[in-house]
Amino acid sequence: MESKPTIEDVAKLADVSIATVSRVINNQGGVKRTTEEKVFKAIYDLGYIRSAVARSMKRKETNTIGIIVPDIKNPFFPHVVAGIEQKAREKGYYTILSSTNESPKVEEEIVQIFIERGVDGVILTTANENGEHIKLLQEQGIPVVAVDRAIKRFEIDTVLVDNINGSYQAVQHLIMQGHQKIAIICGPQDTTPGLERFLGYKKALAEFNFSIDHRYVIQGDFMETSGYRAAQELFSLEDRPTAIFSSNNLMTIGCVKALMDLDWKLGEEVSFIGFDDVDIATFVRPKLSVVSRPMTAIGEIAFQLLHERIEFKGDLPKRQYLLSPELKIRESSFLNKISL
Amino acid sequence: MESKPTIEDVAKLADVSIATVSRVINNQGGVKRTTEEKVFKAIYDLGYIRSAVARSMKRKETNTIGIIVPDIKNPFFPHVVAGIEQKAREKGYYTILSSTNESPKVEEEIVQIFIERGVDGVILTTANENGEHIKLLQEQGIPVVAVDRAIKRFEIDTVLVDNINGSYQAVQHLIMQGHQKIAIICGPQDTTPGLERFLGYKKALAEFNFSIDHRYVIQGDFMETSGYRAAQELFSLEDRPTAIFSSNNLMTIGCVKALMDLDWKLGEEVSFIGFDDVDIATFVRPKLSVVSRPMTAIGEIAFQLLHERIEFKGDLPKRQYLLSPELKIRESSFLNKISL
DNA sequence: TTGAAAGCGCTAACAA
DNA sequence: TTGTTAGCGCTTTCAA
Repeated sequence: MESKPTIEDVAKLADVSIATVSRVINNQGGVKRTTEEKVFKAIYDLGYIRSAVARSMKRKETNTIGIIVPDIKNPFFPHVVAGIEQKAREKGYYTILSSTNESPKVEEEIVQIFIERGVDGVILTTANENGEHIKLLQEQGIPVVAVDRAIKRFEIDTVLVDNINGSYQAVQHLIMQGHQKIAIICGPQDTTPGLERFLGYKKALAEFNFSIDHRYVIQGDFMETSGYRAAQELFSLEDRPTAIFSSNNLMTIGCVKALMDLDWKLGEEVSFIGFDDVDIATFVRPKLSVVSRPMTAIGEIAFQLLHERIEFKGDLPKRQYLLSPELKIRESSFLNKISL
Repeated sequence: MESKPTIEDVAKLADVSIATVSRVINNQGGVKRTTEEKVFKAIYDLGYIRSAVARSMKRKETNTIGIIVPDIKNPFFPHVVAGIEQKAREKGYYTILSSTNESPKVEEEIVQIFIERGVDGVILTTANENGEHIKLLQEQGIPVVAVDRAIKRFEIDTVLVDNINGSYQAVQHLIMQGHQKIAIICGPQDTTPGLERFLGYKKALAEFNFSIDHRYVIQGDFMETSGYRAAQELFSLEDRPTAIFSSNNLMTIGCVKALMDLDWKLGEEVSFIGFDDVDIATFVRPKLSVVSRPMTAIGEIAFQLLHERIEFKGDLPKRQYLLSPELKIRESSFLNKISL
């Protein structure tokens, strides 16, 4: 394997200067047609591919954006990432993706790496909303967009979903069905989605003058097992709730699994609504009602915001997108033969 | 925002040469303790972060590996990616991930971009097993590992699952249950998994001297809708099959959805086994029997192979890993009240 | 329309 | 133990 051809090899073969080759490969014009053809031929003959590394070195931009997600295995994120990637590719940007597994420490490392690599921007769903690590990015002048979870201490563009309203609608719907004992499986209260979905629950209860029964408020961690355990705990109560609201997709899966294992009959003994749609929703009988979010659109908007910041270097005010989730009423939220 | 500090700024502040700073940040030793401390202090005071771009430029390596998958939204891939990323991070490598949406053209572009960026290696599940684009990578001396789908025209390390045996076992199990009319929903026959899973089906039938009934062989494209349509088609047959084998996870979802919509009773009128486990499997009644693969392990092994090639530049023979899938017999493959 | 040349920030060979 | 210096491959002035 001879070493890779460089711009200089091309220049030599085409018998022009490297400046001319550079003009051609960057499509800058001002090159005579015949010269251009010579250069193209040389590039082709040599199989020359320009080094993005050298280019970035000189231009101080990499056309790369970094994406940080807490858990790539949670299907929500691949959908968001697909939206980001799609739009990014259209604009000539490429993505580096890393998953933190919800570890703030890993997240800090990733941020460091991204800076070393000179990413032009970062889109992240942070594992630590109160973290200081975003400061690093700001110091370097690297634009950041937060998705799904807010960044507390810094002025950062944000794409969120109206979690409060989403869970409010869900719980309200449950109340309208006549439920009075409605449980919630919460997400971590130090995350925006975890907290806000709980707030929406409280808001709905308050509106109907229901007081909060702490036996029905179970803490989870957005992972499947915590949903499973929450359902077990609820089932073990003497006075069981007649409806359950789950704060995310994975916990929904765990919860429904537990319901089945416990033979706690969905739609007969207990109603259910979950935040975020899941594959299993339409396979379980009765079908699961859910609060659903436009995942791909979230990614697209996030890239859009980031791109604007990368391009106009000027001052832009902090922008916050708040998308509306949609309550998809299927079957699990209805009364059926439930005796309340 | 003043421009970012460079190694030179650090050197000046610490009152040493840039070579010394370089030694410190690369942990090369041979620097006096006190000098080292001065350098660290300067780095800290300046908030210096070394440029990976400049470093890569000089070292001719990026510590980056590119990952290409056909569909990031198919849950199989995030699991594989998680395995790759985990091992990669341990070794100080980082990943660029791109999804081709099964488009060979997009895949070629991505390969080109990866080369421009100087990735140290590539792990891919190709959208075009007969493509010439891998040649580009080989010409550049960039190691490649193929996952899940083979690369035909080149000598490439490969991590596959024993698809033939997996579907063979599944179909054999169906036959043992007394089924004689077993349908298959095929994947694209120009992909290794699509073809091999069909071969396993044929092998099982042949072993029991069953001949292939072409009405029961439906072509799909690994996407959900094709699974749905396949089930519809089978249902419309005068002489319906009594068992269905689906060649992948997404088609399983589509197929089972159709079964429900058609009220074609799973476990009573028709048995089912799918290739790859899916979330819905244990939520549907009867629970779905599936052929399951060690997804994270596949990713880990792929990185392992790639890493070996990156490190020992020498000649290594082509290696092929063949992992064994496991038949998870749950409920949908049993007879129950099926009248054959 | 073209070319010469100055770096971009770093590593590593060599010298001291 | 430390410093000097020559590039890595490219873009981009400036001059011709």
